[in-house]
Amino acid sequence: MPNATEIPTRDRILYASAELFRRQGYAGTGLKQIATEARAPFGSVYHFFPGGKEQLADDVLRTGGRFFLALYEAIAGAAPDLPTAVGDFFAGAAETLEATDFADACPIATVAGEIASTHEVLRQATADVFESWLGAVERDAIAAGVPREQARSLALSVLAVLEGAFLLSRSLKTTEPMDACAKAAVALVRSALIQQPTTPEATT
Amino acid sequence: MPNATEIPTRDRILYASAELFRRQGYAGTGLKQIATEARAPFGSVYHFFPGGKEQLADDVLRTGGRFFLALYEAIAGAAPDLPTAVGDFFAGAAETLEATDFADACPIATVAGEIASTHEVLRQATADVFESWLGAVERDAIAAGVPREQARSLALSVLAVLEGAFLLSRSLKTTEPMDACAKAAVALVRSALIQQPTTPEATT
DNA sequence: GGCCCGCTAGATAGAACGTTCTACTCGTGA
DNA sequence: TCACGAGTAGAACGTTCTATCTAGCGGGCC
Repeated sequence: MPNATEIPTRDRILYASAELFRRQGYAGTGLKQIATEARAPFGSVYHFFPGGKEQLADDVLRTGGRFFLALYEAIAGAAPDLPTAVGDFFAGAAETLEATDFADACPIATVAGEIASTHEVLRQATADVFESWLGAVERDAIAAGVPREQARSLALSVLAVLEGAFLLSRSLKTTEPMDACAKAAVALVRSALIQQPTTPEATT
Repeated sequence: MPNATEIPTRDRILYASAELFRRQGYAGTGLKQIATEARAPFGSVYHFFPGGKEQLADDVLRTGGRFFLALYEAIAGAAPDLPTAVGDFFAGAAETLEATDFADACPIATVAGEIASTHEVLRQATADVFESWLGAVERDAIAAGVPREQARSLALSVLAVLEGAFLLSRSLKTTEPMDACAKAAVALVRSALIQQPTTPEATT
């Protein structure tokens, strides 16, 4: 435990929770396991998150959502156009999957599927995060010349392809779905741009 | 409990498990809840599934997989071509989502995401089921005139879009993602057919 | 110095978990 | 008539769960 003193306890708990929740789900992860993984005393979990597991999960989902959004915006900002941005993002996802033995995928998907029908508070958190991502892609699509109505639809489709690719890749333990879906997502973006080319370049 | 005597206990357990697993996930569903929901004595669960929760889940996943495959094949068999079949399937999914208050989606997705990194036996079960679905779509795509290499890729993309649409629709509690993804999936199929039109009709 | 408070640390409670076990009912075949 | 096995029924076991509680550490402020 060398760096245990450098990173604040609250952040260690948050980080360990994020990793465990996204790999094992909400119900499959215990607070004791989180405390152990975070090298934090059990009592500290309730000290920093008085609302218990629910508040912790809510924070984890929203924090992970912001992080993933920032990741997308960084990649999109560095890419010359939207199709390239989407392709790069999928490629990065495939790399991460392979590097973590198909454990680290979407930061909220596993929990989202699990609690959608049973836990309204957390469902709302996942919905907010998804909407924030959709908004970013939609904005970039509009900036790239896609009409408003199509932009929303395009964002939904691209995000769905990504989420589906995460699930299939993790289940099949291959990046084959992610690779195939990368091409499909880029194709969807391209066809939306071809249909209404107004400002061919510009991203973010 | 009127029909409790008509349907065999084993089937009632299987059916109740399928419903609960897909809505609440594997870890989030208890065997006691399953027994209660199935109107079966608790001991019967272990009588019919001596392997316990794992064997029960394995059976549920594979049975649900066969059921969903049959559903696809029924829809595909009734449709005049592959794009129509895919569109009809997505439309049916949207209807089911709305009718069940966004609870009933993919029979295995929730569990698949949850156990992919933690439960090798069940991960293999979900992988087998996904492969069976991919095989069916791939076969239909080839029959419709899509080249072999593209057919596999198309099947992966279409399934990913479907799974992603399920997740987003359940989280956002709208069929908007499913509706948008239906169009995207049909577009993907169409573009694969246009690129190599050999036998424009024929499905299944 | 003495006090206070953020934080650490973990014991503890009570419920729920998966699993195992025994006892019982009832229809069938010898 | 009796034995037997399939299935019913649920108690009990040890573990783990979330959550609460008390106690103590240690640095900053009066």
